[in-house]
Amino acid sequence: MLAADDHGYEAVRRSELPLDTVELARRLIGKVVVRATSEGVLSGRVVETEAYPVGDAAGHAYRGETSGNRALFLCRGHAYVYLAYGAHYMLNVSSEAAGVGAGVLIRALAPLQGMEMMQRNRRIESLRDLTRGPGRLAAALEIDRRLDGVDLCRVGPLWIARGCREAPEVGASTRIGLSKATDRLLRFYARGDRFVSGPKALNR
DNA sequence: AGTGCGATTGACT
DNA sequence: GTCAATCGCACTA
Repeated sequence: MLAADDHGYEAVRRSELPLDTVELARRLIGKVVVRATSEGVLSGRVVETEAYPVGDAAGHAYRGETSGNRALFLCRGHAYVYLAYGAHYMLNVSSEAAGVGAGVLIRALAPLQGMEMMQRNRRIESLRDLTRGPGRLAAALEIDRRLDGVDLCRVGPLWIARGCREAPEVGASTRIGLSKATDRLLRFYARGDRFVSGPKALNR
């Protein structure tokens, strides 16, 4: 079996993650999400994120800490995983200092490793549809509530590696799928990347 | 205890 | 383009 760190990446250091939620969302573009399972390693390069900063009415931490959103209040670099629409898991990275509730939603990846396993997990062939969208990438990488609270700065079942390539040009837009706080430019994406989700108009 | 509503997706007109 | 599926949680009573 391939070890999680065999491809030469190392886990991001917490100290290199910006404290600020919006800065973190921008900086995560180009990093690599790695999922190590007993069956093999699945990974993808982050091409799209959304920031849910402190005081954001659309953020899950807006009404304070609960049993469900506890992970959002961990120090930056921990996983917050929740179920949306009763069907799809969403992977977030906690941001800010310990005790402060905020995070970054990972909206899309460009698949790197374990594509065949992802195709089985998603029951589709199309490479482009494998991890384009937050629910899709969670299904492809077998991410669910069991990974809630995991430290993404340590090599383990789910972690984030420093990208090896140069950081791409990053575009900004409004966020997708919200009914409140829709105005701010809190969505970030790798410009021109075919694995970015959302309508063309938001991806210029 | 009951109600309403999503940080979405896939199937279908 | 439209629309239903489906579950946890916040909110009301």
